[in-house]
Amino acid sequence: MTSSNNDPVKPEKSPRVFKPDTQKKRQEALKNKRNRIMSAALMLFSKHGVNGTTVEQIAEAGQVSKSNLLYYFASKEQLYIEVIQHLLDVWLSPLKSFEAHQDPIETLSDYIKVKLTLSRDHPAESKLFCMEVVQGAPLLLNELESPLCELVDAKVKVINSWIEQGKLLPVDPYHLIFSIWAITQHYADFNVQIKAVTGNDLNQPEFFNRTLASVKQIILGGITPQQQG
Amino acid sequence: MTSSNNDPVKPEKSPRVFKPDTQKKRQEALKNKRNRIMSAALMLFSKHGVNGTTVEQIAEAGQVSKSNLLYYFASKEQLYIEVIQHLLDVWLSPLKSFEAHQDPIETLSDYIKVKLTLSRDHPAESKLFCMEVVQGAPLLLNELESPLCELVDAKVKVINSWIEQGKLLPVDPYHLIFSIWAITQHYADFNVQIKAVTGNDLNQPEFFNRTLASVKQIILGGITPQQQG
DNA sequence: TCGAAGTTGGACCAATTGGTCCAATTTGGT
DNA sequence: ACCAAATTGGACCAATTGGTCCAACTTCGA
Repeated sequence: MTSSNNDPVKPEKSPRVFKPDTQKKRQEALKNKRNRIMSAALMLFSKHGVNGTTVEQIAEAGQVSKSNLLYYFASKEQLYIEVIQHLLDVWLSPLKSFEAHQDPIETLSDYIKVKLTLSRDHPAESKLFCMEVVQGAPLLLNELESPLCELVDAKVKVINSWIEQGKLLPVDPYHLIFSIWAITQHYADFNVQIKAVTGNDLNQPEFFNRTLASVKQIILGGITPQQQG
Repeated sequence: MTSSNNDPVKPEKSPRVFKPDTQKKRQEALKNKRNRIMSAALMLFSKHGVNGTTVEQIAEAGQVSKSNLLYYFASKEQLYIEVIQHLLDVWLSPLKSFEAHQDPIETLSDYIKVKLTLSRDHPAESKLFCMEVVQGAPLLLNELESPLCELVDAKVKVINSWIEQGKLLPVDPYHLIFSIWAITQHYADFNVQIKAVTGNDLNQPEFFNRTLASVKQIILGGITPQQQG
């Protein structure tokens, strides 16, 4: 109920009484430090895997001492769990922005752009997510499964309604979603390979735009109803 | 030049003189054992990462003693390298079968099928390849880069020639290839997620066929010239 | 200035693990 | 039967590493 014995002093609820705003500032600073550590951990985990990363490396990258890191996080595993949970927030957000009621091509087009932008701006998140799922996602899956299924099922219904209305050529909605995920995430996860082959990178604006256009064309070209002769 | 000192007794070239066919049989058995070990290593590496796998686990899965494993492979790293190198053979083969001169849609269609079949039958290879590339592929990249670039460039030219001949709608060949890779490999690498969402698996023939059809439709639909009214 | 929270470095511990070494045993071709 | 290769189990070692403990130091609000 209260704090279990293996919890270190939880920084966020200090028993001391402070003036409210001061306390707020203090918590803010602590939270920033936590974020810094988690950010460092994310980067290292995504690059070398969990087992390939030591707490000392994380501490160094986060610019804190190993002691201090273990003062914030009870254990490496706990840190990893928090990183993963934070990951989920980032990960599920774009799917939520997938709104119905609009023009399907425009909606899907926006979704592709959002996902590709995420691949560009949050490659570490994408990679860690990828590695987790590839390895069977023992941690992620429990947390991910039910919200993901609900979200996907909702979107599938939307896509099916578009098809029924003739706004979209018949296509399996699940595979359509998987294809969008696969391609957009590929540009983050396999960026090393893509760079090896093309010499380019999503951070180069021209390449980003060309990629976005190509992906849209490939994905949407096959499901866009012919809009005239 | 010859064998360096940290090589254990190389089983394949025994200095003893045997009758040729007997020697052959012997070598065969040894090779089988090597393959068994490498196969076990592949599976474990793809599931838990290199750092998450111990040599004892590999030995157990390969049904040999740890001592014996280290009699065949000088070190865990050496074993890993051999697994990766063997991986490359499997990995580059389908791209080589990508033949020109034929009908583009048929060719691409075949290629998609080959890749998806590979994802079904060799998921461990796909996953390990994925993890390697995601993590930066320090090992793979050197070996992969030049043959991959050559192969891709050759195929890009073929695709461009199809486009010039009007057999294919204009599309960036690189992104087309990436898209095919991304989607087909996704069904192996993210099979856990796909199973969580759909309840299905490429090993179920109906699902495999439905997936293949959907992927073909999505990928090829956008680049197939309109073949009449 | 006081004191608690925050922070650090370092000693230290225990578990894991890659790898060596070796003596003993089994296998299989001759 | 003979012998070398193959195989095993186990003792053993050294390095790594997650984590504890602690004494000292700093920060900062009251």
